[in-house]
Amino acid sequence: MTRLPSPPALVALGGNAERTRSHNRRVVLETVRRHGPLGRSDIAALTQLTAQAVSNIVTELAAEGFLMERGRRRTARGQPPVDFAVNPDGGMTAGMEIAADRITTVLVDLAGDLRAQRTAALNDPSPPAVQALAAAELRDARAADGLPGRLLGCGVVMPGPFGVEGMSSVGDTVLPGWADVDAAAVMTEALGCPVTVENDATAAAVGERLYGAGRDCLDFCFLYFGAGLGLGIVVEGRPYRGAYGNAGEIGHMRVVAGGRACACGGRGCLERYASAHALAERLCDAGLPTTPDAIARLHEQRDPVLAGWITESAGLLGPVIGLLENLFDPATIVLGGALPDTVIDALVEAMRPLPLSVSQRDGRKTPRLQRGATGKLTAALGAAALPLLDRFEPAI
Amino acid sequence: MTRLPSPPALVALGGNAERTRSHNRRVVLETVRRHGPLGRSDIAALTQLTAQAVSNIVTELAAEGFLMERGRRRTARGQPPVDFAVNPDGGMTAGMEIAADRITTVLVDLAGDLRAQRTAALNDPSPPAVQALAAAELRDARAADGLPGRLLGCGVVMPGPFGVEGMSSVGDTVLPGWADVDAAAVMTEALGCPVTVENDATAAAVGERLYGAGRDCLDFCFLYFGAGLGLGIVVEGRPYRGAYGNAGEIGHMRVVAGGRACACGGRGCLERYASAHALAERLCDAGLPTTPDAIARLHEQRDPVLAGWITESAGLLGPVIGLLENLFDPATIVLGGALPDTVIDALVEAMRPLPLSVSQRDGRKTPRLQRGATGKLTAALGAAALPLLDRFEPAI
DNA sequence: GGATTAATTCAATTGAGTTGGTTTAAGTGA
DNA sequence: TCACTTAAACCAACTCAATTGAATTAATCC
Repeated sequence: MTRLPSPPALVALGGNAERTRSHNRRVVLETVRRHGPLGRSDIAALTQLTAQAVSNIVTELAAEGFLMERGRRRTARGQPPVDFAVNPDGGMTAGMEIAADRITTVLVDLAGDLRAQRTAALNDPSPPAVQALAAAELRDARAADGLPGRLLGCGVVMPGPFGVEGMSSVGDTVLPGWADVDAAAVMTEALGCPVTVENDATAAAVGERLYGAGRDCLDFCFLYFGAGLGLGIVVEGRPYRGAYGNAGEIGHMRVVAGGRACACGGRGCLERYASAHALAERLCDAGLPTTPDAIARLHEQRDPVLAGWITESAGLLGPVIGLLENLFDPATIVLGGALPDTVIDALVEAMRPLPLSVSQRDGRKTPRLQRGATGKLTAALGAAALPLLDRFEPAI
Repeated sequence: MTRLPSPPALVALGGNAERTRSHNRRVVLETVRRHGPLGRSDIAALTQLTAQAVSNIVTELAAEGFLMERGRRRTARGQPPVDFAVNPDGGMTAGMEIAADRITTVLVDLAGDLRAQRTAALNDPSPPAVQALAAAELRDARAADGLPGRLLGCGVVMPGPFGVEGMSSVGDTVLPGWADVDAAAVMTEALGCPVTVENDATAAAVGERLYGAGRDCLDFCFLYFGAGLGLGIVVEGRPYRGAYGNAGEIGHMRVVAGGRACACGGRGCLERYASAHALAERLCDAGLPTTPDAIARLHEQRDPVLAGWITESAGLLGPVIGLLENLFDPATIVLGGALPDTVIDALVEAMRPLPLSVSQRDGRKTPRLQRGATGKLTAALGAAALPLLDRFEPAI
């Protein structure tokens, strides 16, 4: 993640009036984003700010284009409130998924709606070539008509791990030429706007936190089926990256004694069985196609190879879910990634009954396991959510 | 933990001048606590507050007895700074470990030093009896001469899980009569000061965060050998409890296929092998004594039963350490609890070489695994650290 | 149409940090 | 010894942003 070049202060910094205002702006914006159209005094009640303070901040945010008036609501008595909502056209964020062979770009507005989408083949994954192609893709995506002009930031998802020098770790899948590069700096230079670099699972989790199942959860996990298997962790509403940015490395957990050999040097690693890549391998061996659309069709046709993979993966993943629940006690666990929605649903179904864990409680509102809302653009959309989180989310 | 009766606001609250001051007071206090004696302008540099703001806050904190002047430091040129340090006698916190058969009470001053310690047998673990005994123990402990008068709060460690109704979960070890009780409220009523209730592992982690190996780590784990095996998790400097307060339930991870039966209904659970209780069981079967002191002696004598347990436990725990590192990417993992220091050290040693994980990096400063600093009073001392964290730690 | 109710704004106040200048307590060096 | 330098700390005026209490506005109720 190229974060923490010097470990951050071990103690918080002091505050002042300006920081208070900045914090309160975020609080107001986030409150409106989450609760939909609200009047000024609704906001005041929710944030525990005074009506006057909210009034000032709302005026400011509306003038800057982040909030928009939505007219008066009809109420029983008294002056009806003027509702405000986030102005979708108040700005955009970009999300990019940089894979070994292609770059996927999305533009998302402040309402979280997809406004543009592109994919380009990447022939040369070296940093200069990626810089050039990414810049061109972003420029071309922004050239479409009717898009908000303001670009608030760009999130980039790419194979990690990054940053930590001398990382001789498990599952090093970094792109050629990017091993000792400050990816965020390289991409910021290329794109000309603030860039946040993240791994696919964490980005997906952030996307889910802003727009999906995680909207109402402060603590949850996202199990991401990509080339490998990744775990995105949200703690107190914010992504958890660990002391060195490598948290959530779940793919190399040993689940089969003496199982298949893995690139990490071990055997029986989880992601050698339960990952998009493992499925593709299996389909390939059986002479079947491996594109997402083809997999979706295979699932419709109840293909036995695919069904077998689902059953096997579910059998391996079930205990892992229980383990995650016991360790993190998440409000929910979201499944998603580079697999068709129907296959994710089948996996969720095949994992029942889930093992006993602290998550097994009477009267749960949220399901222990659910599919993510954002579909196959999950990673890119999650990437687009990163700058928004940076900009809107106040510290709790 | 009897927290979150209503899930807290999903968005932060607004700030104002008073909250800013409260935050800055914490920042100053915590900075001095961590860095030892500091002059006002040192504090200003570290906190990024102005010297004037620091001066005002320091004056206030000194008047309240939290900080004390330590005289002028000798410097090269210019007016030498007046150093301030945390005033040990500025207040105390109490820590209580309530077990099925006894209550251990400690009093700790603001410097983290143990000032009083008591243990009393508990014949009746029902809430009223515990209330009466705990109140008497706290009163008697405070009666000693020369103790600071001010009691800032009390942390209580007791067998969980609490709070969540209908919890039909793994390893329910709650005391008889406490199943559907708001433990924090009961103990607050009994002790007449703010009470934080926590499980042993999390309390130990907080103690380590304030005074031990976790002082310089924002993210780390504490593996606690108690009756069972607990995991305390510190994230961004604060204890992580999960969405429902049950995070860190590591003891029932299956590590031996078809292994020993466990109270949770499963087989081969980790804590049936690697826990103080499992060791006691094993020693008992061999006709050996099971008190901590006796275990320490057995270890000195290189007793083969104990040595066998250490080897076996280390074999089971090693992969678990690797798993935790891959999931949490902690700065370090601390081992501690109800075992003699020498045995913890032997366990750490027996786990080498640790498995490959993201924590295996060149140039580590902190060890991947280390013994906790607080010895066999770990749980009670950790409990005493809880109110201090509540009071001193600013949000990052 | 006046009374009631609730949202919002206006104007004055307050709390807290910042700014710029001043004082204080040392060491330096002629 | 005494003016000079340096850095810490303080003083007083200022500014920012939230709060407070009163006034205004826009609806419904009767």
